[in-house]
Amino acid sequence: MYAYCVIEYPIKSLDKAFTYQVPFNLKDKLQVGMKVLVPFNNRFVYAIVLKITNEYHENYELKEIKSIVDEYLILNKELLLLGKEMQNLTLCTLISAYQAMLPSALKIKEQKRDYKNYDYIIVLDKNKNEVINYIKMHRPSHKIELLNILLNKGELNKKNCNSVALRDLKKLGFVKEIKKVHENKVDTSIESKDILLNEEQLAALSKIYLSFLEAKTFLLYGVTGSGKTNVYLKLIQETLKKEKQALMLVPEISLTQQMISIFKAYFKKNVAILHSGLSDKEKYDEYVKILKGEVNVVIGTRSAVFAPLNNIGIIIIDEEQSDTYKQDTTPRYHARDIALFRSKYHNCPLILGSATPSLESMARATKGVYELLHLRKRANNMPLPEVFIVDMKEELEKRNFIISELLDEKIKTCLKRQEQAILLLNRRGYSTFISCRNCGFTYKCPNCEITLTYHKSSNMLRCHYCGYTKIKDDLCPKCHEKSLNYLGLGTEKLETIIKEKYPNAKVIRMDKDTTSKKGAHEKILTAFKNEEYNILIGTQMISKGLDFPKCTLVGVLKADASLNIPDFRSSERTFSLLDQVAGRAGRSKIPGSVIIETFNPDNETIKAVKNHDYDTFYQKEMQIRKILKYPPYYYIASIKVGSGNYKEASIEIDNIKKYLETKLDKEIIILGPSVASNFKRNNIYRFGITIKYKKDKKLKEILKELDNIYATNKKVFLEIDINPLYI
DNA sequence: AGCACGCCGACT
DNA sequence: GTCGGCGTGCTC
Repeated sequence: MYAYCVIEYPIKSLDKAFTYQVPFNLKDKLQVGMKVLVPFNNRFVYAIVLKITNEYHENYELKEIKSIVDEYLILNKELLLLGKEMQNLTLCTLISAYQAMLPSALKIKEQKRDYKNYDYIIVLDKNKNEVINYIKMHRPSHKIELLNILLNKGELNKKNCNSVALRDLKKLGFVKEIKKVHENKVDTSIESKDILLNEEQLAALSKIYLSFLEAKTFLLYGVTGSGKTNVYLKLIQETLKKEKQALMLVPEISLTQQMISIFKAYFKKNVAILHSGLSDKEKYDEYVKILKGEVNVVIGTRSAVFAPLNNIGIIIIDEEQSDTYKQDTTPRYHARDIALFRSKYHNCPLILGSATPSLESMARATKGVYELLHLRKRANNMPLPEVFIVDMKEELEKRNFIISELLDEKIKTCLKRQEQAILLLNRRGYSTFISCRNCGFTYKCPNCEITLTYHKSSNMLRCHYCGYTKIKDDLCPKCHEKSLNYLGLGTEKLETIIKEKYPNAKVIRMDKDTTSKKGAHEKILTAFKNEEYNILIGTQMISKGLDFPKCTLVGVLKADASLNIPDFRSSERTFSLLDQVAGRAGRSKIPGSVIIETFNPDNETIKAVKNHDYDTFYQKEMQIRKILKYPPYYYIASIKVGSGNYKEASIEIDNIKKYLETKLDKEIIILGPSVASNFKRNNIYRFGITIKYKKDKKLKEILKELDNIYATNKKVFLEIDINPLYI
């Protein structure tokens, strides 16, 4: 008996099956998809069994599999097959595809079992009188404080203890540590009421029901607030009734907390949540629950698309246009493609939900590849908020640089009426760059060559790419004059300005800097929802799926910022962002308004947002894509060459261009080479070539060959991205 | 990837 | 003499 295996190293040259002899004692146990330990070039490595067979004809001597690592972990047939699909789709190694499917505690390489799932609870280990005596006899200190808390509360989480005091008290025998399994809190505040659907929602449902046992893709296109969540709930309920399982993807768990709570309330212990915020042990536990078939509903972010469910009845991708569904490191897969594969495998419908579908999906729906389901009305029949466009060129003449007259007025009424406002500024930090008035010096990141952003709270300059940090100087480091000037507006500065301008308002800020700690997202959002604050300032992370009934005003500052990014999708992203954030206003009884401040009031994208007119935006943008030969009319692939050595990289990209020109058909368009958008990042220089094509018959093969040629090159490395989201 | 093997230079 | 630099080749 022989086993074909792929070993743990995700290296092109090792991306093939190695054959091993199955030892006698493993003959009955070994299964395809298992993780095993095998001898490989004088050492032992982990591997996944691809195939077990009795035939083998090569003439060299085989080594034996040493052991099965985890009898529990078995990649099933579907996932094994899916790995091969990913290998073809994204040109990754087979093993890295399998790696991507597993939670880190089960990763093929290096299985570190992180049992962080335990909370360490501190309790008293002496009787109360002794403790009280001790407290009386000693002066106040951390130790005494800790004992006092324990007397009152009985226990305390280790995290919240002063470590020195704790160590001393343990030595003195006053306290002891208890390991306690960390419990996942279940939000019981939400009741699972019967879901009432309106006509539109019912119509959409019945269309899906007609194809409940077919691998059909639906595009559920519903305006913000049209109640897509309720449709999902109902669909999942129906799926469960048919004794099948449901898989639902959301863009980011931390931003969809509200939605998750609802699903937890409805499906209780039948649901597993998978996302990056969990500890390794938590992920492992959720994964095992799914594997054992203990849950029938899985909700999670991108990688949850690999959940080892074996009887899927429906797959839902919420906010399908979200960029988070595409992984930007190898394997560069798109969850939508994986979902499509699984939908076909399980013969079940795939639902893509969005208020602003990606052009690719809408184009497919228009062509009839997907079935379009349109929800036109908000579920509670509230009108969409009115959108006002403010021309900032005119405002500048009135010396209003940041807050326009109209926005100011609206904020004031909003505050007066005790309602809430959201201000979106898609740039974090205090000022986006610092420049010297005297000599023109600006701070640049030594690793990435982009301007550093100033963060006032820490008086630091930071690179938003690589995280490089530097203390700001008092004098210009170049000309030594005291003339450093703060330019550009970031959320941190906006917060200060708003606080000064509206001293009575309670302002909270949410961006990458204020949400770095675990659970910080939730904290900010709940506080805002509970009306502890009047104004929420934030970057794009405040735009998604949140529901604040009291929010009646949304202000967008510097709406052009994202339009000016040199990427063919920047209009699409801007529309999606603005339309979504606009949808935060006036979701319940009070009608809302949206103010968009821009220097380009005539821009088509901005105008489309004003009218909540996705359809017109779609038509116009499609024309542009057609003329410029971009998706969805053409597919694109990007090839990047990276190296620590500028020259090597630039030479090789030219070679690649020549290679492609000789190999590829004439109809295929090769753009570049050009410096990549992340030209210098962490001291790596990158050049790129973009390929536009309609059919990919030979292309993948040629790219594979190219990849193999460079597999052994140690000076430069290649990054090939099929259907990249950014070019 | 990671290890053995191999072929040259400068050190206890 | 030998220790160690890293170029090359191979891994069932």
